[in-house]
Amino acid sequence: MTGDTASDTAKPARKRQARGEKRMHELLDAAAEVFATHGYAKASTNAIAAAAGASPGTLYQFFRGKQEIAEALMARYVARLDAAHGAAFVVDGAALPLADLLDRVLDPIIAFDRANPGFHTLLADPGITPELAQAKRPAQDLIFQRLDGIFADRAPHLPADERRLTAAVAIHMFRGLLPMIMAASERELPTVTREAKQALHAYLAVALKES
Amino acid sequence: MTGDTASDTAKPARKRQARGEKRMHELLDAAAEVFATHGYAKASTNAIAAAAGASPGTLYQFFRGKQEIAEALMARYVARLDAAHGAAFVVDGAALPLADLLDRVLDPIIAFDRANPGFHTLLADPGITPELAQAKRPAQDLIFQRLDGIFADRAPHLPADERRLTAAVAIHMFRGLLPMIMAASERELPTVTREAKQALHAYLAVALKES
DNA sequence: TGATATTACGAGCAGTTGCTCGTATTTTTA
DNA sequence: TAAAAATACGAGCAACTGCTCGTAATATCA
Repeated sequence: MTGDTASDTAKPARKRQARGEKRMHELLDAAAEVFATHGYAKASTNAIAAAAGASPGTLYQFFRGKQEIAEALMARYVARLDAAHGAAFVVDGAALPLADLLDRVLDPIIAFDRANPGFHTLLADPGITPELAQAKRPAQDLIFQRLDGIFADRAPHLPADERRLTAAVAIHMFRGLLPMIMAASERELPTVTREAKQALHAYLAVALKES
Repeated sequence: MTGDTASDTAKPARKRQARGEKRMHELLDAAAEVFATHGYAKASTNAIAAAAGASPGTLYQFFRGKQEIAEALMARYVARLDAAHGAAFVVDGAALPLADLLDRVLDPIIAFDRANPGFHTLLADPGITPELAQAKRPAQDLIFQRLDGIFADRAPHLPADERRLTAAVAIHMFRGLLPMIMAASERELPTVTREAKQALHAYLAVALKES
């Protein structure tokens, strides 16, 4: 039905030259720009190719279709986020004061999101296919798992399902505040950031406390 | 340039028969469905007409274009929201305990959003034109102004700009939590609702308190 | 009853979309 | 070197987009 029944979604794995890898990178850069500007649905593959200085035919030698471009782009974002925050999340979750914990967890994420506006745009875009929504999963799970782990350290008395609810609510709160953070100018950013942290601090203080 | 230079965006105001009003209503119902299913960008006017059991030509006798359909739909949502919540917002904002205030304000909004899933979808859709984004303004301002007014009653000591920041943060928090609320089953809803209110309660308790 | 305005239809237009394919160039392999 | 593979191009296709327009049915008004 979908083409490859034997090897699932695996590609024939043709040999890539250095030139090809570079082209893929350029195409993803262009895709990030076009997706961020027009949204997924209105972004045309021809426009992406043109923005990368390539022809449509070239684009389709590296990607099977529009959806695969977005998936590859999302995968690249996830890899970068993981690299940038792997260290930031490794904190002594139990001992640190809550305010310091929030600083350590949030500051790198805010910096990443502001440096990669396409990431947030693509994550929040509802005009995407279910398959692409699946590709967002790792990005979401990455944050969720680490937050849940930190909460497990800080509040070992909390039942697992309550803990997961707290993590989910905290993440959704932050996602809701992200548009404010993204839209803020460099001058407004400290104020908005402080208020966002205050909101999360207030919630987590009561959600994680004993009894 | 855009046609009517004298009467701005006003339509020639042709006489509508009862039949016509009914058709417009049916077309907006169909549009709500199609927008909610495919998003604004991928929703085709032909599909909207078909979903309403009408021809494309009929659709364009009542609306000048796709954008105007979305604007009219949004206006209808705003009117309904206003009707449903006008009373709910008129509370003695200063005297009521914060938890009760949240109940009175949030419960009707949650009920409305769950009853009209297309509203939330259209509001959150980034694939819309700037003109349509303008049409969302009344819906957002409606909530913001009322919340800001309530806060002014409750915390008269708070400077206006701090109060507006608090209102904006509260709204964004709630918007972030809305996807959880929308996705929750009838069984999960009370738990999710309680947690959302707890989060807002925790934040507002510190943001609105004196000094 | 006409006369006029409103509602209704749907084939089809100009433009765009995602994508293909024949062909040409460049790089690696032998 | 010559053959094979990878990269590159861009005209153009089938499908779809928002939308038009000639025409016909239905309702209101005289």
